[in-house]
Amino acid sequence: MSGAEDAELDTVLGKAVAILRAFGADDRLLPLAELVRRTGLPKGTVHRVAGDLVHHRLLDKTEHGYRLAGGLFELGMRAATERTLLEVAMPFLQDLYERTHETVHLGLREGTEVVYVAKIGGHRQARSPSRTGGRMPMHCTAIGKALLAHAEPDVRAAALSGPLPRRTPHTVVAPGLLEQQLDRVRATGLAYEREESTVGLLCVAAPVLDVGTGAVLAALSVTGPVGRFRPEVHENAVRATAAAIAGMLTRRPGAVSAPPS
Amino acid sequence: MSGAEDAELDTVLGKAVAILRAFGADDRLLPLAELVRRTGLPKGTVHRVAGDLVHHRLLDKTEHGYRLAGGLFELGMRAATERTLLEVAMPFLQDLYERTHETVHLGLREGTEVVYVAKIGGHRQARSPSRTGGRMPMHCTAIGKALLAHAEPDVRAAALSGPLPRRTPHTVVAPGLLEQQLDRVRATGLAYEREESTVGLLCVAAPVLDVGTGAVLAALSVTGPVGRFRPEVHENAVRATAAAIAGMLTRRPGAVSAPPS
DNA sequence: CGACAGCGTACCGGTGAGTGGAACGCGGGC
DNA sequence: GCCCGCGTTCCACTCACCGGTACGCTGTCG
Repeated sequence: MSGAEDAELDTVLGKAVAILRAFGADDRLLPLAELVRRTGLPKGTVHRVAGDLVHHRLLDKTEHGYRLAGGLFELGMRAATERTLLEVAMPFLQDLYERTHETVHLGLREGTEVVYVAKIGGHRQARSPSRTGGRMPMHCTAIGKALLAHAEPDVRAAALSGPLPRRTPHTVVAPGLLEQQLDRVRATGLAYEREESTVGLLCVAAPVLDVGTGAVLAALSVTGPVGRFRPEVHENAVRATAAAIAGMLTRRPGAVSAPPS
Repeated sequence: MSGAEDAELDTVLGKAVAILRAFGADDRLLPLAELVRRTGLPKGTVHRVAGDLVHHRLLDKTEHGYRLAGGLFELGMRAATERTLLEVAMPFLQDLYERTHETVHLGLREGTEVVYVAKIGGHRQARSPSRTGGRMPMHCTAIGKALLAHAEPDVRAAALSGPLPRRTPHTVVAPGLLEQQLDRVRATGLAYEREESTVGLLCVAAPVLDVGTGAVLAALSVTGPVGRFRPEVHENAVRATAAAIAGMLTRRPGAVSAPPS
């Protein structure tokens, strides 16, 4: 949106990726003209490349426009890190959900943001903006803080030095204050969010740390609405789940984090 | 694997897709040489294209080879049909799992196979070969039969006329017999699998039918091991869950099926 | 220890795949 | 009936892509 948007458009691959990435998290169907607008590519080019993408089952063409196709879903589910994490963690997240009956998240760091790998919730789940495969800033989410607190120093520095957009009146936008919170996270093994990303939502999160090296692999959280939801109640459950997943992960080969971007 | 494998390799995009698709469901890390072998592309070319893919965050490069990157996961989770289905169905699948504590699947038809969109299971889940984002033949799975029974005639004909590989001694490989089973599926609203894809596994499935048109949108199943698991016990739960999801889907715009391939 | 085989990387001149401007037909809205 | 925006098609230019060749490295044989 606001950042540097310029995936090289002078190569076929760049154009193809640009078209695929033109789909935002909430877009289902985009007409050709909209793709032209978003990518800045000439109409003829978009038409041709999109056609090729349809051919390769990465896009579907409908009467009213294009949409991301099932082939992408299949490929995406093969992504190494995410898949391993999902397969290992799911049963534990499942247990956690069953015990709490509140929305459960699993996320990892990608560049300077959180990417959610799983979201488990029931019918009455709190109105949260997160989606599986979606992104959120780190400074205003419990999972983000858990990841950030245990991230390598350069990553933490990079994230703290960037802008910390205010998403609600409660968002912590002062780097110093945030750093204090991160200290507490390291000390207690738990991170909190109190209406910092979305008004009306509370979260507790715990990091999943590599048993050997202590590096953060991921983080998970329980989320609920202000009012009935008391984060403190779930502290132990969250911590235990994270520990259990960490234990399982060490018994598997490679689940790593990403380059600093 | 065995089928026609020749995504056009005379275009950059084709090569890129070929490289991405070279990753099988069980591959984490593939060295350059292996990609060369699987794609049949010249070494220099694979090196270059893979490099570009890394640049676009569709591949990660590690010391020991390439692997599918997080960017793909993010894109995949935006795929329209799958995402809608997931978001709508998840809470219901959740309930179903909680009631049964057996492995729950949600799948849809893609071409002439089943693609699993969700798989929910606990620690003691039956050793099933299915994976989220993975494929299975339709003739030997409960979900597949549920989808096939309600598929459009041409699709059904295409699937039945193709080879019906025998996966276990119990696999139904006679088109006539299979067709009889499909009749029963339509009559009862339930499909069964009894060790037809994997020895030791039983399944009940129900189709999710569009309330208006009656078209199949997806199907879901409960799976368990021979012995303790009695599929009949879950008939009502499975049917009710499918109906509930169907009801929810009609209150949303577009969740459709795919072209016949 | 030298020879060798397999791998990843780097280079570079030729060429055809890809390019995108221009033009067309269609619908539907003022 | 006019116009605007959309999707589609066409085609001659050209530059991005190609892939053969060559290099350096790391094992592992004989």
